[in-house]
Amino acid sequence: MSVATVSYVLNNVANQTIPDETKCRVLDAAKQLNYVPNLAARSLVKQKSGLIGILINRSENEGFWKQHRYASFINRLERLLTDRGYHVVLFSLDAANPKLDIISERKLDGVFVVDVKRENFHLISSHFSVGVPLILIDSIIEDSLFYKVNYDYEEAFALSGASSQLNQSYVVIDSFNNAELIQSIRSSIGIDPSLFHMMEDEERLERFLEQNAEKTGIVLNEFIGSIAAKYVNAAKLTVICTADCPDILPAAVTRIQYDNRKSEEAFQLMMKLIDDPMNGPEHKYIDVKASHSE
Amino acid sequence: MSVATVSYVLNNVANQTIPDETKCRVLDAAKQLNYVPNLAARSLVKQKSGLIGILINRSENEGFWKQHRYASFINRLERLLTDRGYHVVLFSLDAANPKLDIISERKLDGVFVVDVKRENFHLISSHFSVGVPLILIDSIIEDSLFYKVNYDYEEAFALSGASSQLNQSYVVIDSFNNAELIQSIRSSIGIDPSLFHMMEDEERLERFLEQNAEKTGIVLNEFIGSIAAKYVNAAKLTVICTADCPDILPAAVTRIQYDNRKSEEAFQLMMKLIDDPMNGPEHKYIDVKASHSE
DNA sequence: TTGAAAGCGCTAACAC
DNA sequence: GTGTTAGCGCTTTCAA
Repeated sequence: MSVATVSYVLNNVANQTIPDETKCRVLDAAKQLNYVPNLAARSLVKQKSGLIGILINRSENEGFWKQHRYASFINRLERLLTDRGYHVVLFSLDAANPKLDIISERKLDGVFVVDVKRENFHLISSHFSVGVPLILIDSIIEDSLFYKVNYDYEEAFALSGASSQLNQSYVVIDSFNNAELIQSIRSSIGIDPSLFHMMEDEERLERFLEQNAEKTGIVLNEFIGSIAAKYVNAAKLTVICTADCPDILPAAVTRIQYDNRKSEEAFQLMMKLIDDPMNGPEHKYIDVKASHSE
Repeated sequence: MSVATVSYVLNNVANQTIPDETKCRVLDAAKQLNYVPNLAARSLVKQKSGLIGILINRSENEGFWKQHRYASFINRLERLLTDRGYHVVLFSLDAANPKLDIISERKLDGVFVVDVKRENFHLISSHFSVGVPLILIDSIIEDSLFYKVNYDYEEAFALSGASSQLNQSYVVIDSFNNAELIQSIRSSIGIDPSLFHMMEDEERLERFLEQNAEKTGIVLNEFIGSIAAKYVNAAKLTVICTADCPDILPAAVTRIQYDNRKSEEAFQLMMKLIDDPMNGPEHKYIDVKASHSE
C-alpha cells in the first residue's frame, strides 16, 4: 500500500480502477486515524487554494449604515461559496491605501472587491497579471478586463417614480468610495442638485430632510432609510433596499427589494469565471434588477 | 546566491548576518520580479497557517436581528486580526449539524465559534485534540478546556434597573442557539416568566409588548430594540446593545453599550493563547463589562 | 492494480 | 557569510 494508492482512493480518482477491498482498507484506516487532508499541501501541488476573497474597502469611523450595508451580502455570498466547497477569506481594505498582497500570497482562486475607488484600481489590476477572476462590486471603472456587479439604479429610480415625476421627490443616496458610481446614479435620475443628498452624517441628513419634508423621498440603503424615517413621514418614503434588510424599515415605507440578488449574481458569475476564465459574458457590467417592490 | 540566502533576507532572520550589499541585491530582485511569498508553502513547513477562523452558527431564514447581530463583531475582529498579520476565514455552520473539518483541513491557528449549541460541543472539542486555541462566543458550556467570552448580563441588568425593581419591567432577549445562555440570563434577573420574552418573530413580540405597554422594558440586541420601538414608547425602553450598533435606536431609548469590547477582549485572549497556549487565564469565562450607559 | 519518485514553494539545520 | 539539502503533505506521471 503506497501513498499514491491512498491518494487515489481518498480523491476518487477517475481513471484508476481500485478493487473494493483496497478501497475499504484505505477508507477504514482514514476513519480510524481521523484523517483530514491538509489543504495547504494540496494547494501547493494543485496550484489552487480553494479560497475566495471578499475584500471590502472601509474607512475609519464609518456610520452604522456603512458598517452594516454589506452584512447580508457577505452572509449570503459566504454560504453560497461554502456550499460549493470554497472557503472564504474576509479582508477589509483601507479605502485610501488598499493592501492587496493577500491575493497573490494566498493564491486566491477568485476575488470580490467591494466599493473600489477608481484611483486605486491600477493597484488592484496589477495583482491580476496572473488572471485570477476578479469581480468588482458597487464600483464603476472603465476597464475591459474585469466584471462589475451593481444594482440597476436606473431601473430602481424608474420603479420609485423619481424619474417620471422629475423634481417632485428628493433623493438620498449612500456614500460610496467609488465616485463614478455616485456620478452615474446622479445622472441617471437627472434630478435638481438641491434635491439630491449624499449621506454623510445624521445631522446633515436631518437638515436636508427638514427642507424637503413636504415632498416624497427616495432613499438608498435601508439603514439610511431607517434614519430618515425618524424625521419624515414614513408613508412618503421609498427605500431602495440595497442592504437586503428591508425588515428594518417601518411598515409604511415603500420598498424596492432585491432579495439577495446581488450576491446570487456575483456568485454565479464567479463560478462561471472559475470554470472558464476566458469565456465570461461579453458585457462587463452586470446590473442587478429589483425582484419586487411594494 | 542560494534560495536559503534569499529566504533569510526576505524574512529578516535573526541570527544570520548578511552584508548589506547582498541584502539589497535580494530586495531589489524581489521588487523587480514582483515577488510575493506563497503562504501555502510557508504554512506547510512552519506548521502554522496564519489563518484564524470565525465560525458562526446560523439557521435558515433568520430574522434580520439575527443576521446583523454579529456584523460589528466580525467587522472589528477581522480588522484587529488583520492588523496583527492574520488572515480571517469566515465560515457559517449549520447550527443543527456543524461541519468543522475546516479547522483541521486549513490548520487554523485559532478559532472563534459563535453561539454554539451544547449538544454539538463534543463535535467541536473533538476537532481540538491538537490544541488549537478555541474561543466560544455567546455560549455557556461546562468544559474546563475552552474559553468563553460573553457579555456580563448580570451587570447589564443591574445597570438597567431590572434587578433592583424586580417585576417592574419586562425583558426581551435575543434568541440564541445556546440554551444554557438563555437559562443563565433568565436566572440572573429572576424575573416573573410572564414578563420574560425570547424573540421569535415580530408578531409574537408585538403581542407581548401590547400586554406590557405600561411597564418599562429592557431589550437585548438593538435590532430587536428597534422593532420594539415601533410598538412602545421609546422613552420607556432600555436596550442592552449586544450588536454594537446603538445608533440604530431612536434617540429616546436608554442604551447600555459595549463599544466593541467583546471583539477586543476575544481578540486579546486569542493573541495570548496563540503566544502561549498553556498559560491562558485561569478562569475560562470572560464576562464583558459595559463601557457606558446613557 | 499498485508503487516509486518527482516536485509544488518554502524554511531551517548544518556544512562549508 | 553562503550554499546544500531534507522535508512539510500532497498529487500525478510513469513504470512495473
